[in-house]
Amino acid sequence: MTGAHRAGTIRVHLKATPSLMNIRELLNDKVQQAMLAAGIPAECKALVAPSKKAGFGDYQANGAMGAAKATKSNPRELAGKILEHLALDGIAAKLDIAGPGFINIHLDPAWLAEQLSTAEKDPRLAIAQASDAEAQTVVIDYSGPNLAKEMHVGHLRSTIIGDALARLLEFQGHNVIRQNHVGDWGTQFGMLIAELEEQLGKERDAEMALQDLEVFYQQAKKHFDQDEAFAHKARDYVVRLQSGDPEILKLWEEFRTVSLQHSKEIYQKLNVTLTDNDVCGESYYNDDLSVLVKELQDQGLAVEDQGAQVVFLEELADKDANPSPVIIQKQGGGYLYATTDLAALRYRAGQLDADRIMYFIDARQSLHMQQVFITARKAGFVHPEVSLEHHAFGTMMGKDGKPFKTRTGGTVKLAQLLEEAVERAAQVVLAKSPELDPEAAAEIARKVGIGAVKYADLSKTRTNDYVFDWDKMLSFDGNTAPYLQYAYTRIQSIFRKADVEPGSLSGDISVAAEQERALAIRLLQLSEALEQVGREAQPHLLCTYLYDIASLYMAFYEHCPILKSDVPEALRTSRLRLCHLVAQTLATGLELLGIEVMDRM
RNA sequence: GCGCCCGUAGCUCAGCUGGAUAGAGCAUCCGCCUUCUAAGCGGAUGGUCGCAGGUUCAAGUCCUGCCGGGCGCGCCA
Repeated sequence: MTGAHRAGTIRVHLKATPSLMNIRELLNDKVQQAMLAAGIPAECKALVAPSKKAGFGDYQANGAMGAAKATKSNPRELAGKILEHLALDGIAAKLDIAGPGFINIHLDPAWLAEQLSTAEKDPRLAIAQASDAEAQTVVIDYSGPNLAKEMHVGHLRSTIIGDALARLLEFQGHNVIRQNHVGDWGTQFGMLIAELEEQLGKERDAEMALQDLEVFYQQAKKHFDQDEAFAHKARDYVVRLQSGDPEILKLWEEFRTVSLQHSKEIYQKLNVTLTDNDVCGESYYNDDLSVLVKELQDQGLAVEDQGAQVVFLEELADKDANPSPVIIQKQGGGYLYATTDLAALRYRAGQLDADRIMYFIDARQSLHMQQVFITARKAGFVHPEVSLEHHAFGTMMGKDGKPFKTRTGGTVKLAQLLEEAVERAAQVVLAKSPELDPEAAAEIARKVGIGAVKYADLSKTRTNDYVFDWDKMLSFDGNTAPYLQYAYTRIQSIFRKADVEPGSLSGDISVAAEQERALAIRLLQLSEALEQVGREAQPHLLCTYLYDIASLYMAFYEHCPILKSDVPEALRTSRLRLCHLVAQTLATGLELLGIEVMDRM
């Protein structure tokens, strides 16, 4: 596939119609034009950014200082010249020069109101959708549990962060292909299949035998370690599995099906969009591995070293120029995960025709990912313009600062963790709202509990380790899911009380009060936030954005009465429309994070 | 030894292509419910941004060197 749309489109870049264009981009273009008109060289950037302080306008252009340096002129005078050419009629109410040469842009309330009105009427909140030419095919590799064992907390981050990006890029109009690269192959399956066979002989079906994968795995391991005959059979089964023995394949298939069902249940509980169709595990590439190794050998990339097939990468050499080795075939012929990952990468770039391939995998695998990326590029498995991205994340820690474990030091099962989340949420919900009927309370607890776990993870910088803390994520104070969900329910409550259908209002929106203005500007920055998250794969930026919206809404709620008797009709309508836009923004943003909202809590 | 990541308020964390007086939440203290859900809002206290140099009109942000912590580095995934 060599379509014209692909050339040079490594980064996500969304253009929109002028009315939907994000404010920053709009202002940046205008200032850039003014700079050109003022005779400033094109390489000097406008550098428009949201102002950090209330007193400095809504947006600020910082380009004058750099331009003054480049043209050897006085920055404040140059800023003045830029202003002379700056055409922001109807957009900005006031422009001024501050400090060494900052241009502060104060947006026109009427213009803001118009933008809000457009967004409020639009189910997509005026967020542009990529055109056919702009849309990328994005392959996202996430979750990837080992089917030999039960899903545990180690899979949580990959699963929910990857899913958030999948949802978001899809919303932006890209063609997202989810890839759940499950561990469904390898030597351990010989042992597991042998164990399964024995247990099936005892009048149990596979589902029953595999009810608890963890227990089953331990049984198999124990059996393997203590029974020489069994161990021998297990090794034999590995060989027969590899060579496609139908009997063994059937057992393997049974095991795989039951284990996948376990994962599926977790995904449903977690509200993660992965389905059976997205599963494309290690076994899928099995037949391609020998082919791949042969190709690398033919290209001279793979060479024999101590009986193994190794690719040496001078790109990752140490100081003494010793290249970094990547083993793609063991002595004895076995393949490794580097081999499988290379095959998967080639498939994604070639067969799936990806423009962009994103991996959400633990930071500890950074070197491995680099090796795979470099090898694949050298071998020509991926076009140079395809973006290969490893979006690493840190480890989940307990409150003690050590990796998150059970009290006894064991691995925390995801199923148990989620159960506990819902239980804890239920306690809080019942304490706060005892009037709710049990069924409604249970549903709220589910959304709050699961949302809290996901949000706690998503709201932290991806690359850092993060501390898992029940009390913090469920505390309902600060940057948490419940706080955002509560803001949403407050709005629903207002519409119930007003007996008005949200979205049905047609009067004008006005932006007058200080709290309205602050809220308005932030609301109009949704597209800026989404674009950055899509580009950098940093969902915490969307969380910060939503938290800002919720906080600003709470302040608005406290200071700007809506349904009080002394509020004029027009103002009431305006504020209700603002409420509706906030609700839509929160619901949409949370939806992209895979978190649900509710009408009351 | 080499490589990657991290070090910001007592704690948990933000800080976007370098920009103006480094921000939230928790905790502590002080206010606000007969009035749209107080799971809330307003205010106060609290930081030589690990240390030392350097680049720049401008450094938490970029470069170098240290100190401290985590992780990874040929036949597991």
